Amino acid sequence: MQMTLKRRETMHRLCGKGLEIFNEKGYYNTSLDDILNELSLSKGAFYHHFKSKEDYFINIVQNLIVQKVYALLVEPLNHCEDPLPAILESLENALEPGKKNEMAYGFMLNDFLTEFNKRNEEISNHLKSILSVWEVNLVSVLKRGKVDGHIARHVDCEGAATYIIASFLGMRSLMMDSTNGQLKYQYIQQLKQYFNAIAAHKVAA
Amino acid sequence: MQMTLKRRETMHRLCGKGLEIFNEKGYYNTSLDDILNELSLSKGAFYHHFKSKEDYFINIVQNLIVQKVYALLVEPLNHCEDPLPAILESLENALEPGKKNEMAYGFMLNDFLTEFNKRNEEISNHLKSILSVWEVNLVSVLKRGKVDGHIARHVDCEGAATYIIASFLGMRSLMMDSTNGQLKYQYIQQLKQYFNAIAAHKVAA
DNA sequence: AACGGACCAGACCGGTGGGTCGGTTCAGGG
DNA sequence: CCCTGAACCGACCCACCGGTCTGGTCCGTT
Repeated sequence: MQMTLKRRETMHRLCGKGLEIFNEKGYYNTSLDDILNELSLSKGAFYHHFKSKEDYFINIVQNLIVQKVYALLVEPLNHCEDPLPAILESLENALEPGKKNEMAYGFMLNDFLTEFNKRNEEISNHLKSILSVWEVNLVSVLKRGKVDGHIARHVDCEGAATYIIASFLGMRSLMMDSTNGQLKYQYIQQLKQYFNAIAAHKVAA
Repeated sequence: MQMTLKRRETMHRLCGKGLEIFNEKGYYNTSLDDILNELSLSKGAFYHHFKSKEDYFINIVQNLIVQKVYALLVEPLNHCEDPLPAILESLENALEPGKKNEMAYGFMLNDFLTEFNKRNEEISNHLKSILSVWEVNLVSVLKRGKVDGHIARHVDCEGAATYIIASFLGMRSLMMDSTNGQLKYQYIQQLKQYFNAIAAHKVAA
């Protein structure tokens, strides 16, 4: 049963390197040879494991991107008392530029979403479903915060979640090139202002 | 001297239709023939007027996109007393889906920015400079609002401008397919919350 | 040893799309 | 009326890339 091991190992290498390069240069701007050359693999190897470039990328999305988004943006919210600081921290974390060899996984969502929009509906739907998971979770956490008295009762949780996601995605377009730490700082600061507006004001007394 | 007229007219037709289709399908996903067929023009005609596809698009950016962004997002802010409602209105306006044949010009910024990022630096820079103009103007208007007592003194105008732009750009990724008027409404509502947080609280004596 | 199948190498194919080039039309000036 | 040059046509070139196909290698089984 070591066949399966070899297979999984090669597929894993392909997916990892694929995500790395797709994230760098974009999906349509990356040829299979770009990836295969880096791994010293051939077309034959690739098509032995994946039925198409599209199938390949969907594999990457569902195995790697989903996990990273979940780990960075969803999971950290489930074990906290006050949701607002937790959300803030998760966003700040996700916007952190990749350290060393690691990528900034949170970043790539916006890029891929716009790249596949109106170009490949299937992949687009996969990506949107990831966003959807995040959104649902945000809404649920916000509602819990409302019950627990951390968020003002008048707040529209769905709207707030949408707004948070939008601002996060938009930061990607702004932070694309320059590793401008300033931008991230500004973003976090303003987000705090917004959070302050929707937080339950501790009625002193 | 009607030659020049003819030339300008053809170039104008090319640019208009080009922006329309590029906006629909993306730059790299649109072939020159896609555009030329619609206008019943030939490759020869195209390359008589433009030296490359890139040159063509830069022409579009600097002639059409700049104007529209300016008209929608910059100019409306210069003749108002209270900046916050004016900004809100301009954003709401820019997010309005294209009526009939008209496009939603505000939309396309995020798409083009991410499409050209790390793929064509020159075009990318042109687009970023448009963003920059908008940002500078936002900052200036916000600062004026601070002086005029509409915005709280503690507000970081640069940060606020960045934040507004980011949230606006991000909305594009969310509103891509479904003409979901709900999203726009949610966005505007939450933006009001944020604006409320940075507005100067009229100290009820 | 022999067989079979998983794994892989790389030449090849076919469509696509940016860009070229020789030729054609037509308006205007001498 | 011819000639020049701008505007335009469309066949062609070529690089690129996703996908196919033939054949080879390695490993486990019998």
